[in-house]
Amino acid sequence: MKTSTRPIALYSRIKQHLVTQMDSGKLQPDDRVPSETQLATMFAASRMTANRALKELSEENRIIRIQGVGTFVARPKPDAALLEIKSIAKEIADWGGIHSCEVLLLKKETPTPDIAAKMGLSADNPVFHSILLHKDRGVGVQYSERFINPEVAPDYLAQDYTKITPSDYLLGAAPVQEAEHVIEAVRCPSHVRSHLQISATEPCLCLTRRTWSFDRVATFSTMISPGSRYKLKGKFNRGKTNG
Amino acid sequence: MKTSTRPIALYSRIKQHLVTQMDSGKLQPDDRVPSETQLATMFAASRMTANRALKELSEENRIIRIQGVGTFVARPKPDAALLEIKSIAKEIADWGGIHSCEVLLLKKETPTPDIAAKMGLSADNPVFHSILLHKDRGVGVQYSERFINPEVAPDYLAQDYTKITPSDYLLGAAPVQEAEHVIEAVRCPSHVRSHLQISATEPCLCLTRRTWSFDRVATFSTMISPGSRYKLKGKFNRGKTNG
DNA sequence: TATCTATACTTGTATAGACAAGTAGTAGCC
DNA sequence: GGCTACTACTTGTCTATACAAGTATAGATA
Repeated sequence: MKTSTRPIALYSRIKQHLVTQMDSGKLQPDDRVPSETQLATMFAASRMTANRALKELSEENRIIRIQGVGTFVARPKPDAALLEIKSIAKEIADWGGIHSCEVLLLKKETPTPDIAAKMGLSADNPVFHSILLHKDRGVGVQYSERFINPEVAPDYLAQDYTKITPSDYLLGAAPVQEAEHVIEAVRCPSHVRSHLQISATEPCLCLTRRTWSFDRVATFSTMISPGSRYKLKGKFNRGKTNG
Repeated sequence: MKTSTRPIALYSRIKQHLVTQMDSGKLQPDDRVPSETQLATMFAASRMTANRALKELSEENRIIRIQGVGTFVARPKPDAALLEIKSIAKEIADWGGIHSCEVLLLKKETPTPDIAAKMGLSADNPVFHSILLHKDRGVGVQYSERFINPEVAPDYLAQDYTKITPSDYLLGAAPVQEAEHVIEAVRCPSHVRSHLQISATEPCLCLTRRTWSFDRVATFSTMISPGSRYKLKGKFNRGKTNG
C-alpha cells in the first residue's frame, strides 16, 4: 500500500481557501478576489504560487480574471457567450474525442420557420448555415450544425468564410448576449442522413443539444443507431480565440 | 477594433510544436516526449516554460506525465478507468454545473436481469445500489445511479459505505479494466420519479448515459420534461482522489 | 469642458535557481 | 543470487525577480 506523503501543496491550499470562502458565501459572485500580490502576502508565498492557484480556479470557471483590472468571483451562471463557446467545444471533446473535423457545407440559405423564429428573423431572411462533420478515430461520426445571422456574423465569416478552419468556426465565435440550451432526442433528419450516408430506412436516433442565442442557432448531435454502443474516446485539442 | 498585439507565447509555441508532431505521426502513442529540460534547451526557454506547456497538454489528455519516469504520448483511447471516472465527473460538470450532491440510497439489492447480465452476475447476487441526487443552482435536478459488485467493491465501500462522501464515490473509484458507454433516451423510471417528486402521469424524458465495466454499472441521467429548456450552468469543482 | 498624461495597480509571461519526491538502473556487498 | 546504497534522471513545487501589457484614475493641460 502506497500513500502519498507529500504535504498539500501551497497553491492548493490557496485554492481551497478561496473555494471555502466562495462556498460559504463570504465571497459573493462579482466580489473582488484578493490580487495575486495580496494572496502571496497572506500565505507567505511567491506571486507565482498565488498565480497558479488563481489560474486553476479560473480554468475551473470559479473566478474571472481580467488583465489590468483584477479577479472576481464568477457567477453561478457564467456568461452565456463563454458558455456557448466552451460547451460546444467541450461537448465535442468529451463525447466524441474528436481530433479533426471538416466543414461540409457553409452557405447562405433560408432558415426553417422554427429556426427563423428562434433567431428573430423572417423565414426569407437568409442565414449562414454550415454542417461540420467530425470524424473520430474510426469509431463513429458526429456532426454540428450552425445557423448564423449574416448581419451580426463574425468578421471572418463576412469577409471570406471559405478560409476559416473548423476550430476557428467552433471556438472563435462572435460575442453572444444570451443563450438557451435544449436537449432532445429526435430522428436523424434527412439532410444529415445524406451527409452521413445513412439510408432513410435505417433507424438512427439523433441525440441533440440545440443552442439558441440572439444571432445564431447551434446544434450538436450524436448519431446513435438503436442498440449500438457508442464508445467515448480521447480529447479535443483546445484552442484559443485570440490569434 | 481591438486586436491583440501580444506575440504567441513561448509555452504556446512549445505546445504547438508537440501537437504538430503528434498529429503528423512523428510522435506516436506511447512514445517518449522530450523532457522538460530537453524542451527548455530546444526552445531556449526556462524549465518552467516547458513545464507549463507539458502541464497543459497533460490536462488536455494529449500526453501522460509520470513523476520520476518521463512524459509520453497518450493513446487515442485513454485508459478506460481514467475515462470512466473523468467522463462522469465532466458530465456532471459540463451538463449540470453541479456544486453539491447527496447519496439518497446506498444498499445491497438484487439487480434487474438487465443489470445482472451486464455485470456478469446472477440475478440473485446482490449488488451495491446507490442513487446520488445532484442539485444544481435552482434550475434542474439530475441523478446518478450506480450498481457495484460487492466482491470487487472498493475498500471504503466494503468497510463502511455510509461514511463515504459523494465526491469520494464519484471520483475515488476502484480500477476498471474496460468500460462501454451507451447513450439513450428513455422514460423517467418510477423509482426516480418518486425521488425527484415527479408524478407518474407527468411526462418526463430521461436522457441517459450508461457505463458498463466488468464490475459495475453507472448511469448518469438528466431529467427533461417535454418542451422544457434545460439551461447549462457553472462548473464542477474538481477534486483529487489522493488525500 | 474635453483631452492628454503620468501613475498605480492589475494580470500575463518568462527566467534562473532550488529543493523535494519518485523511478530505474548500476555497482558493490553479503 | 539477493539485497542495499548510490547515482542519474525525471516531474512537482516554490521562490524571487523581471518585464510586458491592459485598466482605471487623478491630475495637468489645451
